[in-house]
Amino acid sequence: MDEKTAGTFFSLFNEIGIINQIGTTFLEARLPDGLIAPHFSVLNHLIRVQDGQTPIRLAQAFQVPKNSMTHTLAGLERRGLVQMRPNPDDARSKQVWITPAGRDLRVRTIANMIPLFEEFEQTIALDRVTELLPRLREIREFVDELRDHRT
Amino acid sequence: MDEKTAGTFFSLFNEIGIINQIGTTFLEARLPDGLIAPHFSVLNHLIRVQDGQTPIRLAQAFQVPKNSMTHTLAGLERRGLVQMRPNPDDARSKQVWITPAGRDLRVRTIANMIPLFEEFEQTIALDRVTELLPRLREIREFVDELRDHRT
DNA sequence: CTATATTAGTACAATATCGAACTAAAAGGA
DNA sequence: TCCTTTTAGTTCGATATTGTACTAATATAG
Repeated sequence: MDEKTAGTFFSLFNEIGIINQIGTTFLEARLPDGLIAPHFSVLNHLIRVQDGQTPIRLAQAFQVPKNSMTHTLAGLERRGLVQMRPNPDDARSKQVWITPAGRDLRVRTIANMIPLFEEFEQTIALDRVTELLPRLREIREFVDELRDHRT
Repeated sequence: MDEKTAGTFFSLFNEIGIINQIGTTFLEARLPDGLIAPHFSVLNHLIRVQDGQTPIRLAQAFQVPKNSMTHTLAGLERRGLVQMRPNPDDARSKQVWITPAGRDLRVRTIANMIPLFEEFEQTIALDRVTELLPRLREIREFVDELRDHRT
């Protein structure tokens, strides 16, 4: 592989890294004190996908080590945004349920993001984002799978 | 703005977040012990753009707080990968120069990434990445600018 | 010129991240 | 069944990240 091709891949990850960095900052500026992006992401995932999931499944979904997820969930539980229950099917395991306060916080945070997205939409047409998404999803699915064999 | 549109923007940042997470893991698996992605990113930036830059410029380039950059640079300097010199134009300031060891580490890390990129290229054609890049760059430039006024 | 404001960088403290080692439960093999 | 291996989750320690507050130097206003 030539240097230019390798450079293209590096650029890809570089652009993604910076967008991620800034997006995270925007989100965290709209979250209550002490809550950070991973907290919100978990709440959002519990609504979008399904709550009652095990911590290990959440860790896999976000591709973080399981002890990092333990920590994030502890923060959410301490604030009453999720409830941890024993998993009736497996005594080693737990289930994570979102609470009404958790749902409420998610809704309010999304509402807080809307003005930003509207500004966004004025410059980057929604169409372009819609087009971009399947491409990104393809890459995400690929690296996701790649990760399972090689790291 | 309707809920679906907001969901599209969330999906965008969500996909980007996961790709970033996995990409970082891949990179860090190929870095020597104790070095992490930000260390490599700085070395790479010093070559790609220009070395002799001030820490504050690097912090702006990566959109991280300046004290985070201080910490990253301290790690690089401790390992002899960069050299910090006083800035002759401004006594408050410094310049960051990459050392031969730093250059060497960067080259070796890129070489270590190549097999992964080759695997990548077999599934996601290079063309698609090349097409994707300007779109991402556009978004990056926009959020970058947005960040300067509103946060 | 002097006083004030801004800027570059660091120090400190709080929290986050994550590898490694551990416990307890479940799964699998003989 | 009994023993071994795997799995879910936590604990611990090391390092990373970042907000706040600081120092020193530079820029700016009057």
